Formats: sequence, structure tokens, C-alpha cells
Amino acid sequence: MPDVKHFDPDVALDQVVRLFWERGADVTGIADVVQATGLSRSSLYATFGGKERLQAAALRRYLERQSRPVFAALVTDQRGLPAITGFFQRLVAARCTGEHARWGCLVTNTHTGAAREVPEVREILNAHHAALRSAMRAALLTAAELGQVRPDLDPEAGAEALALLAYGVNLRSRAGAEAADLLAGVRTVLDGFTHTKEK
Amino acid sequence: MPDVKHFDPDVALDQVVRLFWERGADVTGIADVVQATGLSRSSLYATFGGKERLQAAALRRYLERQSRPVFAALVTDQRGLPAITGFFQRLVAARCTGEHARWGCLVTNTHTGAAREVPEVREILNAHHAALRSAMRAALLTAAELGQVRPDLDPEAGAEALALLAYGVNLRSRAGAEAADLLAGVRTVLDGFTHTKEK
DNA sequence: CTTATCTTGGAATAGTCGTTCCAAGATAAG
DNA sequence: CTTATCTTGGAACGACTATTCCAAGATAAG
Repeated sequence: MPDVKHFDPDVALDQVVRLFWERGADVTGIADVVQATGLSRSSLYATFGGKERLQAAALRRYLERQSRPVFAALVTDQRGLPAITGFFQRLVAARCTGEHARWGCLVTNTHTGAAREVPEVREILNAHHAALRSAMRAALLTAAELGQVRPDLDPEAGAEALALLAYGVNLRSRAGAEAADLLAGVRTVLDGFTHTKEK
Repeated sequence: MPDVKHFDPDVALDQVVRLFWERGADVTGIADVVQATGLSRSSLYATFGGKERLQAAALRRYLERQSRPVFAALVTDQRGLPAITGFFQRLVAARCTGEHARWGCLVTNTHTGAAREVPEVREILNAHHAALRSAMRAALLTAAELGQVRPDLDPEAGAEALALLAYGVNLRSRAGAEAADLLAGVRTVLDGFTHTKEK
């Protein structure tokens, strides 16, 4: 008997992700969301609730669509260190060129935003960090099995280091950093992880 | 003949720095600044101009008071690697404990904020990055002279890596990261820089 | 103590914020 | 085609935003 939605909530949420990602959620008003999605305030609030819940939903969507596939690839990839190198090469490329250039990472950006205090949002941030760390650790363990990294490398600490490095890349890219500089920094860290041959 | 200011602009700016640093400049209104400093809107605008200029002034003040002394110490310190280790130990301690715990770094926070597009602000961000890189490079060069780092380490790329690492620490600390995790990550990167002994 | 000049408190501006509300429209089952 | 139920457009809400303005107050030189 009831009426049915006149729009697709999934594509609307994707549009919201783009908006929050590019401009920043704090400086994006509901009016901007209304204009970008084309739906009315009523539909917006009926579907997603207020701005905080919308932001959390957008963050979850970003994690599913952007982060999770990359993390999964990192875990699956059996090449060890080359998998990690490839991850950072694609990361820097995505952050500095193409349609998302200078957008940074929505998760990284949210770390300094106002929503960081919202429990629902904070849990997503920590979940993202845990997932990133876990993927890095898996790749490092594979690299260790292949004898690619120095024997004394702690996979846990190494994973944290690479995660911090990724955050640094995301942050600086939003301020317009050069891809070459970022890649050189990444390469130096990874070189320090590799198994050193006897002199 | 004219009247003189009834307040000290220097201490007022310091109060603004604390406000922007802790809460974030974007979510801090002029009303908050008025209340925190105790001066009126008239005096505020007459002394510092609008919010953008105030934010730039606060950022410069932060750089002078917080960053510059630390960078200078890094350049002066002749111990090499221990100077870098000490830098990160103090950084993590400052970010995770004490009165500024969980505040992050004002410069890092500004990277994702709305003011990042303001030319005056962007120049300060890039100047900060250049100063941080330069200080790291100087310390790495000292470490190289002392034979503390692996011979093939590029000081330029190494400095960029350490700068990115510092940004990562700043970012994660604002989300409540554990000091132990951050320190473990830092130590792993620095271990990779050290001169490896023959097996 | 007058006077020129700056500062100060506080009201007022126009605009935007997130959110709520309701009548009008759309839907599909009976 | 009636009817119950949801959706939709859009007006309206009070609270906030940064900024401007001006009369009243403070200052120190002459």
C-alpha cells in the first residue's frame, strides 16, 4: 500500500562519499548534499538520519568500496614485499593523479575533523586502522617466509610503521605533495625492511 | 595622543593557538575566540583581521613556539641517530600524554582543514614541511658521518620518510593511538636506517 | 584640561547551519 | 477506484556564522 522511494539510496550515498571526500565533511552543508544528490531534505533525513549518521554511513561506504578491496588484495598477494611496494605505488598514484588527486583519504581526513569525537565514527576509524595494520602484517609475514625481510623485523611493529607511513602519504598529498617525494620516502622505509646481504 | 591597546596581542594569540590546536580551527567560532581571549570583537578584528588571517597568524605562532625550537635542536644535536630517536620519543610523549595529549599537531590538523586552500596558510604548511625535512636531513647527515646509518641511505629520501612518519604519529595520536604502538612503529623504521653489521 | 586619535563594548547585519514539519503527491494492495 | 501508508517538495525554525558599525570610553600629547 505505501509509496516506495523515488531514488536509489546506494547511488545517493556514493555521491555523498565523493562530496565529503573531496571537500571535507565539516565544510559541506546539508544544502550541498541536497544539491549534489538531487533529493529533498525530507528524503535525506528519512533515509540516513542527521548529518552525523550520514557521515558515518559515508565513511563505512568508503571503507567498503575503497579500502577493503585494497586490503584484501594485500592479504591475498603471495609475492611478499612486491605486494607492499605495489600497494604504495598505487596509493601515491591515486592520491596525486587522476580524478581523486589531492583529495587525500576520507578516513585520514576524518581523523582531524569534528566527527572524530562521535563514537560511531571513532569506531570506524579504529576499525580501519586495525584492518590496515592487519593487511600490512599479513604481507610482511609472507615476505618473511620468502626471506625477503631482515630476520629481526617485528611484523607487528613493521605493520604499524607502514600504516603510519600511509597516513603521512595521505595527509601530505592533500596539501599537494609531489608523487616523487612521497615515493622516495616510501622506498627508503621499505629498503630498511629488506634482508641485508653480507658485505 | 591616541589610546593604546588594553590587552597584550601576544598572549591573546597564544590563547587562540591553544583554542585552534585543541578543538580545530574550523569548528571554533569567533564567539569562542572572544570568550577565550576576553577581548571584544572590535579589538579582535582591529588587531588580527578576519578569521583566515587570525588562523594564519596562529599557525605562524605555533611554528615559532612549538616547531622551530625542536627543529633547531635536531639540527644542532651532534649525536646523529640518537637525536632522531629522541625527537620521536618526545613527539610521541607530547602527543599522547600531558596537557596537549590527543591534540595532535596544529600543522598536521590544518592539512585536512578548510584553510588549506588559503594561499597564506598553504605556504606556512609547505614551509613547515620544508623545515621538518631539512632538520631531519641534517640529523641524518650527522648520523652518516658517524657511520651510524647504512651507506646507501639517501639523506633526502630518508628525511622525507621520517617527516611522513611524524605526520602519521600526529594524525593517529589525535584519534587516541597508544604511545607504545607509535613508538614501536618509529623504532622499526629507524632500525631499518641503521648500519647493518656483517653476519 | 582640552583635543585628536585610537580602542572598546555591544548592538546589528546578512547569511548559513542542521533540523523539523506538513500538505500534496505517489504508490500498490484490496 | 478507494484507501492506507509512505515519500516528496518546500517552507519555516531557532541557533549559529563571520563581519561591520557606531557611540562611548580611554589615552597621552600640547
